[in-house]
Amino acid sequence: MARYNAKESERRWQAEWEARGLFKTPALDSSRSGAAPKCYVLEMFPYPSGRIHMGHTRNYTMGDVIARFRRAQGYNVLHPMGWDAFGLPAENAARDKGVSPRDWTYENIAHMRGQLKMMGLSIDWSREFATCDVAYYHQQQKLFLDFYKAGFVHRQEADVNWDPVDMTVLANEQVIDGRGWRSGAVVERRKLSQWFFRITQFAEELLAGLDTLDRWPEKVRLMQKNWIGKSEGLRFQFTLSNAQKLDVFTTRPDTLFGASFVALSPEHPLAQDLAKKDEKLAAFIAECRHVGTAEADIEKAEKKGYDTGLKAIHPFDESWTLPVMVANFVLMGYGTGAIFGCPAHDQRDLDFARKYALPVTAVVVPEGADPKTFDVGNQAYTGSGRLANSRFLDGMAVDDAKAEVANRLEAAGIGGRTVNYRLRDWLVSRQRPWGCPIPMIHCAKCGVVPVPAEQLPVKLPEKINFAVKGNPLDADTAWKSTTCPSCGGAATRDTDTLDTFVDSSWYFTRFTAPAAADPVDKAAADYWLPVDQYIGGIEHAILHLLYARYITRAMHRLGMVKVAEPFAGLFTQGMVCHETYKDAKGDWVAPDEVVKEAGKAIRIADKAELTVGPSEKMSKSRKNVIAPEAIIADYGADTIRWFMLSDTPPERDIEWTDAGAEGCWRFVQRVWRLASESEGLSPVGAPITAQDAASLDLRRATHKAIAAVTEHLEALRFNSAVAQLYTLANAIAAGETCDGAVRREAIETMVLLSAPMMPHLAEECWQALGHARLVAETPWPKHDPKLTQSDQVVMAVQVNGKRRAEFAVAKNADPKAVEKLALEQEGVIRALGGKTPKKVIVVPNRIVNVVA
RNA sequence: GCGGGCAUGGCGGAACUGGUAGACGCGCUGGAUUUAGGUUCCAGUGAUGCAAGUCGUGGGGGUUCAAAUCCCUCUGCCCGCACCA
Repeated sequence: MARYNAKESERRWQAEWEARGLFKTPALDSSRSGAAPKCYVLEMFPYPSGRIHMGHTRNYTMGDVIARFRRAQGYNVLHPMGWDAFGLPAENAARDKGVSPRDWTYENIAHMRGQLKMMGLSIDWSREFATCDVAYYHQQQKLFLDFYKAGFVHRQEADVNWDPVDMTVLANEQVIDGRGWRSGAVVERRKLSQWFFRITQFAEELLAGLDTLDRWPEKVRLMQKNWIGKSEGLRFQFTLSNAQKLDVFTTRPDTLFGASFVALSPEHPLAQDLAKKDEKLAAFIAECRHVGTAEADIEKAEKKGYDTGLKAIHPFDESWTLPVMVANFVLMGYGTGAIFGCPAHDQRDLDFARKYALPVTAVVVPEGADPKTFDVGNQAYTGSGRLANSRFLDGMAVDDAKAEVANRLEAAGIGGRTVNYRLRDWLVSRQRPWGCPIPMIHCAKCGVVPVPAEQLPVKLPEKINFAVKGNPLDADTAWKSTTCPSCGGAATRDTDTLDTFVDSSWYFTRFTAPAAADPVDKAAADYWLPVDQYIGGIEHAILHLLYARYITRAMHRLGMVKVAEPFAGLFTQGMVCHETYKDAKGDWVAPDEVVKEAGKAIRIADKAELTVGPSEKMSKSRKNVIAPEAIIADYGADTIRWFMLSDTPPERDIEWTDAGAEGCWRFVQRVWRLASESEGLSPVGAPITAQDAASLDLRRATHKAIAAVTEHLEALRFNSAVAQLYTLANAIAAGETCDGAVRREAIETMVLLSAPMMPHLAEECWQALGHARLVAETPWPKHDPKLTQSDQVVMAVQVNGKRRAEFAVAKNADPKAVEKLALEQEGVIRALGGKTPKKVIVVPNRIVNVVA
């Protein structure tokens, strides 16, 4: 029997699917759409770096399995693909190689599209677009202006995060451990006038919305919740000794009588103001700035302060004053940038107070402790208890004291309850030339004026000159010179482009009508959204997924889309890893230069033995990368797809091994053998009449596989679905002598069930089995409940919790009869050793436990 | 520091709402087939023991007729946030 020729077969079936247009998205008005439920399956679209890697392979295989599975189940499926095509790598390539970023990007897209097509993905390629297509960013500019008109966008001079390597500003979310998310460079602070999306306007909604996302990983919801960082507290005013007012924010108003100082952030306007007349303070502030930006090791940073000499008057006692300090640990970006310090109940305040010898008064003592002797030492007490040393609050519980203080300060007109968020507005200006131009014009007379709709799109220049300092768009005077739409005078374009995360925050909505004349075709968006299953890496838990939720909510508020949440189901897949090799010199060695012999890694070139390191995420720096195209060339796409789904649960990291890949390839051949060596099979559609035990066993295995694989795929347990298919293949091999119609049913079922995972092989087998219609056009099989539940069960018998025997009995047999049978089992009698059972527990159809 | 997760054979992992631990795959051992190897097929594969059996899901304790699963506690690893008042 001939080997299955994956290469030849895969090419042929891909052409056949395309010729028949099988993966075209059903039209909204087609007769199908009325009856069938919709299913929008989406994998995070790739950046066109040039070639696909194993991570893409895993991601797109999972998505394709779901899409094909749902399609077979009769859903209307939308499964599109596009390119997140703006961004810095294109600029770097342009600078290094002298090509245009546009050409570089589109060439990469062409190459990667070819690679993705070789994987046999069931994608509707007619909907493909790249975010750098003028047609796409034109719509994005319209969307930006819609947001501007609605007041969702504002321009503000602010301290911003400046990435000195990428030469652009970054949003807060894009600063990880004080470094740029892409470049890894230590971020500097700069004061610039920039565009912001008012994401904080939606902070509460974005937080509350998390509770509705029941098909999202708990972990991602928690990360977003923490990022939004809601805290409820009180904002109130101190009057200072110079009669100025100072706003502070606290979540612990109950501890107000434990206050021993007031502290300002070094960046607080009052501190800045005071520094003008106080050189020492100015020097202190400069020092704080240094520490903050130079190194991110905040944990080691010592609490430092500077006494301004000002006093703050206690709101409940005019005769009580607190020193006003400038302290390096107070953040300007949170609350009001000023706090009152209560050392006994806040660790930072305590460290600070001990250093500067400020009073420490415990005002909350644990239940049962004596307020006179309770001492916090060097460990701030943050637990619950009763108020003490707090005048009218004494004896109250913490929550009551909080309310009492809030009520009194509100009544006095110097404070109010507020909610604070950690979330900051989203800075979207980028000083980069390869992005979506911000459609705004700056006029000396009229100020900032939006580009009128009829003048859109603001296209990027044909040629971008990288041989300039700073942003090439800013240096391109011809491009940036324009006339003011308002007064007709000379004006300049905004030369910043939008953060590329804006591009990826609404592409899934655009996929529902990629050619629409407006950003959104409401009918299409309302039919297809939300995305039913979104799949991608966990690294986007905050950045992309939070921005996309925000943009969708903003569009929802403007009536552009019905849904508020874009992704009903989210799945975060694990990474693809490989073991690492180092030679005697400590240099990394790539897997294709290595052979494994008797558990040892040997370099092919010089037979040198290598050190085998732990399995780590495939990366160029560790050289432990396996190229998908090499595997596809050797074994075919179905083998690599099967590997990506086998063994390891999809959310965990998977390790690529050659042995595992060979195992997958052997299974491909095995399925082909089982399906193509069809001697003795009944013809297509022959009725099943056999009633012999072996045939019934095989039929049961077949229908159990249908039920199990369906259930596992619904739950995205691809590895378990794979295991079930192995089990079915084993049952088919064991049932070689069974009735021909029964064997046909089993083999055809195996082919249909494996089709979402190995679609080319399935088509080839299906044809060999004598079918004219394609698998891709064949409905998902249904199991016969009569065959998945047998009328006999094997029950185990335990004596004192230890298994001693098992016996077969009719399903749902009378418990009394089961008990009698159980006690008659030889193993049970031996274990009892003549003792009389005290108690017998019968769990129907499962187990009997005899207690002796 | 705070928050979250994980721990099962040589390896990846399975085990529904507590009910026969180790499905399935990889690897390994033995055998058969083949002109040679890969291939294919059969048998075996948690530990220990001749056997009956005993032990066994990171360690310790608990609840229960029954615990990988529930509770307490300790250890180790991974992830997120990190001076957020």
